[in-house]
Amino acid sequence: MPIPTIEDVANAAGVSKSTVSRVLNGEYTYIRDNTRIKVQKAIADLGFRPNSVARSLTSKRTQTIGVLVSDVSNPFYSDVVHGVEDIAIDQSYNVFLGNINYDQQRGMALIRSLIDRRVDGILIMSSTTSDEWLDELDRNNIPVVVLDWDIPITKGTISAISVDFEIGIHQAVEHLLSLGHHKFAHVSGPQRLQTSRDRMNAFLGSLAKHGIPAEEVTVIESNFRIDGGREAGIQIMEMANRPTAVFAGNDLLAHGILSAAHMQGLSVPGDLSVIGLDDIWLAAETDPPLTTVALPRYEIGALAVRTMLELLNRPKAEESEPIRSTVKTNLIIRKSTAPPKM
Amino acid sequence: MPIPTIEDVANAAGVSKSTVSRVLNGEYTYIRDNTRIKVQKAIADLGFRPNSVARSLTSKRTQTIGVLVSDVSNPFYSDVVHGVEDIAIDQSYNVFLGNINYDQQRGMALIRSLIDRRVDGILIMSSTTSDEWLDELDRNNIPVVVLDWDIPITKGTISAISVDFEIGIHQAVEHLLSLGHHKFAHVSGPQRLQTSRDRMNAFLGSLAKHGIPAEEVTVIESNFRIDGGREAGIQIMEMANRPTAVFAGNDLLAHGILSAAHMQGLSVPGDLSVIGLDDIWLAAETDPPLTTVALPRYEIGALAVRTMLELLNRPKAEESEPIRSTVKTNLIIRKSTAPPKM
DNA sequence: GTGAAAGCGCTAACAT
DNA sequence: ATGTTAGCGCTTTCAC
Repeated sequence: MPIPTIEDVANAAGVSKSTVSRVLNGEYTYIRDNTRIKVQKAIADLGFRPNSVARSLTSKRTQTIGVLVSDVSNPFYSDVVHGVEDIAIDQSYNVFLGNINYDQQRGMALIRSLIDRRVDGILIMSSTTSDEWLDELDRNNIPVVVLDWDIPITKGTISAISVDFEIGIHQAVEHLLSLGHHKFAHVSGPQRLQTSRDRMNAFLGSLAKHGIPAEEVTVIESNFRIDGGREAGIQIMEMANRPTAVFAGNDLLAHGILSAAHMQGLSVPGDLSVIGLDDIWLAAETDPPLTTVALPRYEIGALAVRTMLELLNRPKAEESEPIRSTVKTNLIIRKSTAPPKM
Repeated sequence: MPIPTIEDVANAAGVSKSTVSRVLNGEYTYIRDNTRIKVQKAIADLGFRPNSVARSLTSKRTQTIGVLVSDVSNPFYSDVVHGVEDIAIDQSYNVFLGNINYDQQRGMALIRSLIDRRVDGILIMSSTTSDEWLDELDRNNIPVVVLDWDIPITKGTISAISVDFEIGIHQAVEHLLSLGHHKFAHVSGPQRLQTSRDRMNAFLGSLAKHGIPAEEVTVIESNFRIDGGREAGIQIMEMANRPTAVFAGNDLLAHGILSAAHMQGLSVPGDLSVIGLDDIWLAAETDPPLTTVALPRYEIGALAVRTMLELLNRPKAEESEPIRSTVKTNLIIRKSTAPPKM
């Protein structure tokens, strides 16, 4: 037997399609209990489920949002996507996933195909954005939320989620200070990345507020990878008057530093305190488990969807006023930090 | 100005909608070059793009596939999803992503909503499947490809991708043997998981083929995590007549063993050779970098889509004959294996 | 080769 | 409170 349509339900219940449609959509102008029940029974009997495609064609809404990420294989983005999907489903939206794969053209193609599919909105959770993308989206009147990474937002109507690194890094500094440290190092990611500079500046800025000038802090530029952390760690440990605490730009660097310390026969946190940033799963598994500034990846995705839903649900009047919000970072204290040896 | 429709194009080109539709779809019954060009010009002038929703309503195809995974945050699945998305886009399909979150009910809800959206097919890339899901899919005539994990497939018409662990593990055994090892250990994941048993059996089976009976192999059951590997590693290194080579059920366990060796002052691969399984990114970053049996996660996703497309494109005649295929594992030799000390 | 007309399954005025 | 009538933007016979 063919899949039942709204018409079949109407016939079975002895009412019109409109009436069925109304009970389907929980219409305000209320239906007599009696007929509502008839209709519901017919729906149940036939196992009727409305065809979303047809529904979208008339209603102009697809209950669908597109999520563009640089690359789902990157654990950062996969956590973001997880947050997106959870909240979306919860609000009965479905999500189209697109990997930009760090390719501007592919991003454009993806955006076009999502527009053709009439997604209600698009989330661009990527390390880079392109003005062309935003133009295309704007031209088609698609609401968009971007991850405010190192993105120069030139358009006025773009909503964004941004990350407050300062708050968590500030906690890290206070933690270290309260432990009694006063000689610090920072191992940063590539300085050409805005996020590397943000993390470094937050660290140096916070120390400065506590009377420790940037010049007194050893800064080593590295590559955000374990091997880079290992090298930087060795450098630090070979210093004449070496720092007692080091803040790494991410957890991989921190892990590399831990590994370097093992190699050099230094103990963490006994001889050296180490703090990372991200709170990737590995952070809890290292030896010792890493004290780190957690970056709320899942939350970023969740908030992005919530922002989108707000955008989608608000009255025309307030349209075009972008929503901007911020997620906080916070320090997670594990075992890689302790008071310095005297 | 409103978004142009096929009718606008028809008017602009002075032809009928049917004709426009034909050039849009590259119809066989060919159009006069002249009119085709007129139409194409009108399309370009208006910047017309066909509305996929409308198109799907009539054509009964959405050019969309749904991918259900246990959890995208799990690096295994995010790689699979990456493979899925790449191939899908390449074939101009879009993909709906759904996280089952290890929740049978949620899976059912997802499947229902994907059916309502008339996806052309569904990929279930999850550690578990439910007969109810498959029933629902079957009832709605939706083609499905499952990841043949530890899934008891009771239905006859399900296509599946499976993983050949034996081939890669066999290579690992031969590698170890050729290096001169003859005393082995295996650290396995939880034995209640089919995949743990598969990996162990492949290892023991391969050794047996080479004349080394299972009884001579030390097997420790653990938990697929770094800490589990650390504990198991310590156990192994404290053994009186300790093995010279250990095969770990996954890379995390192997990493833990490496870490245990460091702690015990043993050198890898000097004192102990270690082989992992998975080839997660961490495997290349450990110290030493890990020799491991690579599990082709991306390939699994890619193959799943290809299988689906084959299912979707074949003539009705051959319908209901499931396609089953296999991806191979293979050994990647890095620095954690070497000849045993005499 | 091309056009006219019907219809996909639903929603949304507009009546009643 | 419920039914009637138009579409939504395409594809697809069936004519010519």
